[in-house]
Amino acid sequence: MAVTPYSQIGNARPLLRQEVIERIKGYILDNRLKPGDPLPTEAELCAALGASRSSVREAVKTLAALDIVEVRHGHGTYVGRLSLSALVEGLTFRGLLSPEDDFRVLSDLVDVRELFERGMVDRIIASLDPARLDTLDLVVDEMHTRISEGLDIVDADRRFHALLVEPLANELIRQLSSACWDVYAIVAPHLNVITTKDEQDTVSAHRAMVSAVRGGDPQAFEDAVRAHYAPVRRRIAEAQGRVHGTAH
Amino acid sequence: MAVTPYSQIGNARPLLRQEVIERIKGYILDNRLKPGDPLPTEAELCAALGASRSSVREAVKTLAALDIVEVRHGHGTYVGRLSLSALVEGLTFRGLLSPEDDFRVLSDLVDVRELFERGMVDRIIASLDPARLDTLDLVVDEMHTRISEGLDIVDADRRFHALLVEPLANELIRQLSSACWDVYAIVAPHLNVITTKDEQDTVSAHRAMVSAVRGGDPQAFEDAVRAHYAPVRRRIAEAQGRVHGTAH
DNA sequence: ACTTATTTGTTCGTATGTATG
DNA sequence: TCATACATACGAACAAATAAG
Repeated sequence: MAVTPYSQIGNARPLLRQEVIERIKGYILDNRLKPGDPLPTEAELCAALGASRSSVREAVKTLAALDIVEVRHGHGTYVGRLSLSALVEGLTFRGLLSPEDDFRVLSDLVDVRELFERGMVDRIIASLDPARLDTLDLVVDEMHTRISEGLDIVDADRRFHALLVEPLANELIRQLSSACWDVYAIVAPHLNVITTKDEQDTVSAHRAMVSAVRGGDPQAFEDAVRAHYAPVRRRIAEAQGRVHGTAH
Repeated sequence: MAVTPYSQIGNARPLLRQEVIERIKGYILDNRLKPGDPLPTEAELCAALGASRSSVREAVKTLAALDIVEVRHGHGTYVGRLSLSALVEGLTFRGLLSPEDDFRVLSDLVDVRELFERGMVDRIIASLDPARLDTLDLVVDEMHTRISEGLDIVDADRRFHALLVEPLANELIRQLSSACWDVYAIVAPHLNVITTKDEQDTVSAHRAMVSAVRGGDPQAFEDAVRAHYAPVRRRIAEAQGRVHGTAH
């Protein structure tokens, strides 16, 4: 009796799959691999870890969901980009599910986006060189042109804010800010939040932000940021009002 | 010829597993399920989605990594808590791997934590009622007591900052702040960053923050927050210096 | 264009561990 | 103790994508 259940693996066996996950992570850490570096094939991992292909595959799928690992069909498995894609997926799903009030999630996202820009005023002003400021001007000009042509400015808007936090030398803030943008762009349309209105106001607000940075005026920048996000919040409130007005 | 490859599934076939993932998410959304609600068993999902057990299991593992789904061995599959656990796992791994300078990740985390508190000054002051302020005092007293007993204040410190952002009515900021704390607490010790030093200064800074909120003084609060995080950054710099000093 | 080899994707059957009653 | 329902794990076989000859 006391038949050893599965295979090797010492004594503690709190889910073989979890064990495999940890050992793959350990492999990457021990060998100091970088994103894009190749990992052993499934067959090699099975042999090395003494686990079946199913267990290895399930472990790899978990790591792929976290972007710690990236799998290419018919090609191989590689170290992932370590992006925040999992955060985007998770928050997006939360926004689409939203148990009670569907709009809390959206305004939370806007809070964070505004916070990153308002809270980093000093560093933004200090780090934005003339070349970047000129690029920001070009993006705002592009917005103006597109509006007069009846086109949307979603992409330009996105690039503007990315350029703003990019020179902060804080990768985490850059990616979190970008993630909030992604989630908002996916969730808002599903909740019928108009994202293409008051666009002239949006352009003006952007111009005010650039000129505040040029003038090195933190207070003016903060005011411009607030002025930029105020209409966004109003649109969320309007969509919320429509829902409460029409449906129960 | 033109043999239909797998089974049902119409024309586009971008990985059956991905299809299963989307349909499970759709099932949760369509039925407006809440965290904790039971999902169909693996066998039922196989039948309903026309996929094998392996495909369903791999899809479920991906969703479990995002906390969209939660699996209990021998019990069943349920809707997950939609927490930011994936963010914590991903950032922690990034911090442990850190290709170039290992300490950038830590200072990025501190930036975000400070940002949340500094940037929300007005709302923190507006939302902290007397009862919560008293609780904050108690936590600071606990820190003081523990230090004189030679104990660490990690847990109390964590609770203090959680209490600070809790009444903000912004679930996202609350969870992001908490996630940054989690990641820092895991990664810092691995990089030999001392987390238990200057503890008297830390207590003083906390007391200053509470009293600034009590006095309704935004500027004093901001100053206190900066004073609180300055020594944290210094410890990171010291650890970095030790590495550059001893090893190459 | 056609093979061949490698690697991941998918399926199925079987057996085991876990929780509930 | 037993039975049931469920997730976990294994292994072999075949399908599909990719790269190289």
